Amino acid sequence: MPRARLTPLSVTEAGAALIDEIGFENFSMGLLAERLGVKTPALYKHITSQADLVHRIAARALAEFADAIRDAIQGRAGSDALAAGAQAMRTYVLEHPGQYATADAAAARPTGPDDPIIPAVERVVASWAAMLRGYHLDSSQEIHALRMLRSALHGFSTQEAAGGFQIDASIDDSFTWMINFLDRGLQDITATATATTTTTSSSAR
Amino acid sequence: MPRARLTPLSVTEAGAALIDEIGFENFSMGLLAERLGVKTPALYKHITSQADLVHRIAARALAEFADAIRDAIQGRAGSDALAAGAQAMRTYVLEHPGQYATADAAAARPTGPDDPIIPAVERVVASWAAMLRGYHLDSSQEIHALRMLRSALHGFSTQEAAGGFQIDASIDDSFTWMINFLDRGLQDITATATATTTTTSSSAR
DNA sequence: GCATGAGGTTAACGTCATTAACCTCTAGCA
DNA sequence: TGCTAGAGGTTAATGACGTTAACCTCATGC
Repeated sequence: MPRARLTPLSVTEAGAALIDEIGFENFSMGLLAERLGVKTPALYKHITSQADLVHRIAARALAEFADAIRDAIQGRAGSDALAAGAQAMRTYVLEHPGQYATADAAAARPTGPDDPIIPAVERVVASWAAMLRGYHLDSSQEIHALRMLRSALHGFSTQEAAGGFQIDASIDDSFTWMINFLDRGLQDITATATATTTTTSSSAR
Repeated sequence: MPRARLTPLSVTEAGAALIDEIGFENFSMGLLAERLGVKTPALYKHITSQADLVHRIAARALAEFADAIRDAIQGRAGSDALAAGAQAMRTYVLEHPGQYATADAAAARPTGPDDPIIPAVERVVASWAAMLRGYHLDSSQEIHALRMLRSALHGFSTQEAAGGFQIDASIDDSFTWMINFLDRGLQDITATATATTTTTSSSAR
């Protein structure tokens, strides 16, 4: 009987795939072991606990997610960047619902200051922030715009993945509608701000 | 030793309170039984399973949530209604994070056509729809606006409750900023739509 | 070749949810 | 008033988990 040659990485990857297939709440060590053709305790030679495994899956997912957003925004600006980044996020969540849920749950509570989850989250935020820079918002508004964006995109993707939208209207249409809405609103802020600035005086800072 | 005089309702209510305190993922039959001064199996005289209990908690939560939104919007219109409804939702989620999570998880999958969760969800949607009516949107846009609103509010509340926002900027400010943003955008849609209609001709539908 | 340890296995334990078997108040009726 | 049935508890037992301990066995480096 040949050895399975498992490694922490291969276990994590198999876990990530499985969690996407069966969902975060149905995931179990037994199922993963079975999937890998091994008995449950064998997994503990490569990871220290289920919590550890889930955390690794989350870190991996978050890194991939950050890459996807970065790549989508790369080379685009303004409305284009927003649309591409948003679509990339939605696609990721739809294709990896289990991993996204895992990442979402883990992102809120890093295990320590050297948790790889932290830089991954920062990369995601940095991408959104870079994208927003194309709208030339007042720096005091940036954080609010960022939070709104995350809220809207997270909320939409999450509800769509959970089947929370009824099917009587196109979800694709709703998504692009929302993105257009956000885009127009962001442009308006800039427009009115510059208008005001131009009209009154010019104190950028 | 006096009897505990439990009922399905009292068990559900105690469960709802407990799930808010310790969180959805930490909830267990044993803890609830202990809280009620009873052994675990006693609970099964009043509910059929943990899934049943969770479902009851979700239904109860969703009904309360629907009431809160309705009451907040009641008697207000336009921006006021939006702000009040949104604030009511955020408050509910912050005060009942466990129940909201439970409701959210259950809302996607009703157990049958007579599931009390269904009318409760409909009531929530109806409230938001009523609120949106104040913006006189084109009927084809209503569903998109509704989904956007749910996404943004759900995403924001959920992330705030999970501690997903850093503390370096006021979350309150971000929330009202977001609401203002949404309000302005919705007003603009109406404005441009009527402007177009007035300018060109008057062909509604 | 051979020993040693990485990487499996089986066995056993504690915690859950759940069910079965049993007990005991208490309400309702003769 | 006293009896009885069943509502509403209890303890004990079962099976699915996660996890750990004890053990076994390749396969690799000397």
